[in-house]
Amino acid sequence: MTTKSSKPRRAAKKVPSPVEHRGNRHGRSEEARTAILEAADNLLVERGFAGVTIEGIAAAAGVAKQTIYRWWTSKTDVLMDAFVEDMAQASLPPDSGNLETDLKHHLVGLAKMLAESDTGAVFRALLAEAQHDSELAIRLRTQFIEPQRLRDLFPFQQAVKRGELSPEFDTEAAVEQLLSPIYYRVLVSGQPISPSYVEGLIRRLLLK
Amino acid sequence: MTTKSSKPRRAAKKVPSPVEHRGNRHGRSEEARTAILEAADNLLVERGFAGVTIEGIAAAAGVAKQTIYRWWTSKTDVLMDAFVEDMAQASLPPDSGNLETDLKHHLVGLAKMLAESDTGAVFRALLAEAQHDSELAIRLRTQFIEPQRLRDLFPFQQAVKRGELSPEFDTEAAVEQLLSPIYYRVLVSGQPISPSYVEGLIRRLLLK
Amino acid sequence: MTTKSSKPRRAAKKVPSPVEHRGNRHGRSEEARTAILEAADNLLVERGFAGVTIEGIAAAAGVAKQTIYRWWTSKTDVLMDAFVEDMAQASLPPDSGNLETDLKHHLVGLAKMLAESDTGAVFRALLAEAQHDSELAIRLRTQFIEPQRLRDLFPFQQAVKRGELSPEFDTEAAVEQLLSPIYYRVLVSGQPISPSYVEGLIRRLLLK
Amino acid sequence: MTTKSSKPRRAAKKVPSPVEHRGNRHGRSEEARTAILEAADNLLVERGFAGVTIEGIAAAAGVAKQTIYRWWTSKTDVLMDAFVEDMAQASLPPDSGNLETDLKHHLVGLAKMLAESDTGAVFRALLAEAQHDSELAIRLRTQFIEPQRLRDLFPFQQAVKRGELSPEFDTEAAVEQLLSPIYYRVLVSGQPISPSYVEGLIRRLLLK
DNA sequence: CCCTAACCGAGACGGTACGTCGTGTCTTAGA
DNA sequence: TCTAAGACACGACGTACCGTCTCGGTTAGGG
Repeated sequence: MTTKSSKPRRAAKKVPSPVEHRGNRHGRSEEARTAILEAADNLLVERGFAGVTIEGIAAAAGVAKQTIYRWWTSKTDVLMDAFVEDMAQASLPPDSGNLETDLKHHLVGLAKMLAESDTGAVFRALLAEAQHDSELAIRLRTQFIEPQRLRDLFPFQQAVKRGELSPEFDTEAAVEQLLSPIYYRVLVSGQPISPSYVEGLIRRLLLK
Repeated sequence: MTTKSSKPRRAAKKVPSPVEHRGNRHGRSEEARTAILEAADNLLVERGFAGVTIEGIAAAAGVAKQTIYRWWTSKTDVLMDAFVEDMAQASLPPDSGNLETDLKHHLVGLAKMLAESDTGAVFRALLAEAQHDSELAIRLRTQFIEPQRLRDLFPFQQAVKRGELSPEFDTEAAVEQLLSPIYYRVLVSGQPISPSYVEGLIRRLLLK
Repeated sequence: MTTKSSKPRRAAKKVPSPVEHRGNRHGRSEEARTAILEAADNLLVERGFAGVTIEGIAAAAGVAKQTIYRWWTSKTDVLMDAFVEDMAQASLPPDSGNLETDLKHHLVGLAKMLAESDTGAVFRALLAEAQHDSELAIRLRTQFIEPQRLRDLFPFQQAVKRGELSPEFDTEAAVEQLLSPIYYRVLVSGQPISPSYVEGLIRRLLLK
Repeated sequence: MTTKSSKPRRAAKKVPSPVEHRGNRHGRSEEARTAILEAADNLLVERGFAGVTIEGIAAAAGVAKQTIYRWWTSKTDVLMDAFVEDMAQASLPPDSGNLETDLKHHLVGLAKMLAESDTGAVFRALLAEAQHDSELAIRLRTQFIEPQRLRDLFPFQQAVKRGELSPEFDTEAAVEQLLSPIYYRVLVSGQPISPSYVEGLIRRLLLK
């Protein structure tokens, strides 16, 4: 596996050399790496998961197959990297001073990302693959699901700090109660997730 | 091998003729059909989704590839049929007279089925595939998810009938609140689903 | 298309019954038999030897595959029968009283049949097949090549009778000398066989 | 097995590189190429034309099917190449100073090759196929039949040079008169071709 | 005057081979 | 040392025919 995943795409070069190069004794080609991740992303969105092949990525990226195999182990591995780079820009939920507002904003954005964006398509494909690839399942949990849960907790933590919620409030349970219906609708039932539906979820959690 | 081979698989016959035959103008061979579905099931459990191939099913079932292609369009199609047959035996939740007891029994059984049984493995594989196969997604919703939701609703409906719950109780929302965490843990977070966790879910729904 | 369709194909009935029927205890269906032979012929001409399949013949003849397998053993077997029926109408060379005239007429006709007619196409296909099917080779020699050689001999025998040739004339050698270049051009070199070329062959044989 | 394996098959290299390699950007694997041609030859002789399949060749040569399809279009194409390599060793007829002797030697050898050798079996199979494959027919004429005719002409040309034959002698016609009965017997009538029969052919041509 | 044997069409079946696609490994030449 | 290029062995794909096997329908002839 590569370690590069934690850095934002293209921002931080791996190669010491400041000069552009195409892969030589100074290290790998950043150009190739970027082209591969972009090609993988695009192919997934354009042709679906089955349409992503190592050969296809190589051709689309103008890269030799071997270059892909040198750095990744499978197409899911490539997609995982692409997804991690996409998610690297994910920011903390807003902190407006009002829990309900913050939650709504955060959850609507998350739902939209999962259900509609290209990044969400990659996530769904990876989660699907993870159902029969336990190593990928672990990576996915470590690199996305757990960090995401931390982000999901943030508004509650701020509310506790502010005194808006009691310190005894079970934030873990609250997050699960809010989040799982969203994943359920995205992954299982396919039902749409409207802002008013999200409001309902929040109201049920907080007022009842 | 799975244990299911010992169970009578033939619950839902597709062939009208009551006579056993080996495939002729009257229709397909029930023998071949059953062997294919069982082989598909077994291969999925033994070798995982990627290990299921049409050639493998054909070989394991002692059947010609063409016989599979004559009746199904893809390996997912075969698995879908196998899953539907497995689920055909699913029965309504119990009706003991006490909502909490019924729910607990039902949900614990469902969680166990989804997370641990062979049938659950097939379901997870199909749901995974459905993430990038919208036709399959529709079939899966029509043939499993919606009927399942009706079964999930049953204890609440009985409780309303009995007067244990007010007629205004939002059963749909309640089902979603109970079920989605279970699917979330099975599909996304991989956390275990203990009976006491299920109890907690029910308590939070009913008492709060 | 074959020319035979206009001619009565049914010359040699296999069924004793004078009544038309569709196959029953009294024997096979003449209708089916004829349709099969015609379909085989047509397919050969239209789609080439590889385009002739038992399934294709059955479909084109509106007949069940089994009906073909009941009476023939292979597609070559069917074609052989079709060819034999086509050749059944072959008549003796003319006997005008002049050897050269008779030979020329006979050979030009034979060359045209072999190289250009549908029947010739069937013959070439069968001879090709006979190169790796010795049983067929024997049938072809017995049912066509030897009878044909007798017809080829006929003009010489008449010439000897008439006194135009001496009784010592080696008719066998003469036939081989005339015929083999024709087969060579048809089968091997693909060169055209013009009437003047045939005349040259005859002149070289008789005058030199 | 054939006896040909003892002969050096590699007469006509297709790969410019003098270095042995196993297939890379410099071109194809000579090893694979040779194994395929030998396997094709052997299968033809052992199992007949119908017994030659691409899958069979690949298995016998220890090669992937795709490697065959990369370089050839069909099994006939492979056999054609195998035949061409076999024939590459064909040498000019002898030039002893006596036409009759040279002809007899040449024709007896040719007849034996066509009728009895493994190479002849390949030739007959190809000629058979060429009856319904005009592209193959052209290749066969260009690569074997015409060069062969030039070799057949050679003894006559030498005899003319020597003054043994008049310059007006029609060598083309003579070759056709000698060769076509040989092909006729090999391909059509199946009669044996004894040395004395060949002598008779020559005598009839030259003395009459 | 039905019974029944022989033939028919239809078409499902277990197979074999087809020709194609993608995999992951390897080797080479060039920068 | 990394890259592009691409040949290779492998394995699965989905298709086309093979030859075999019922099955139900029909049509006389013999009982």
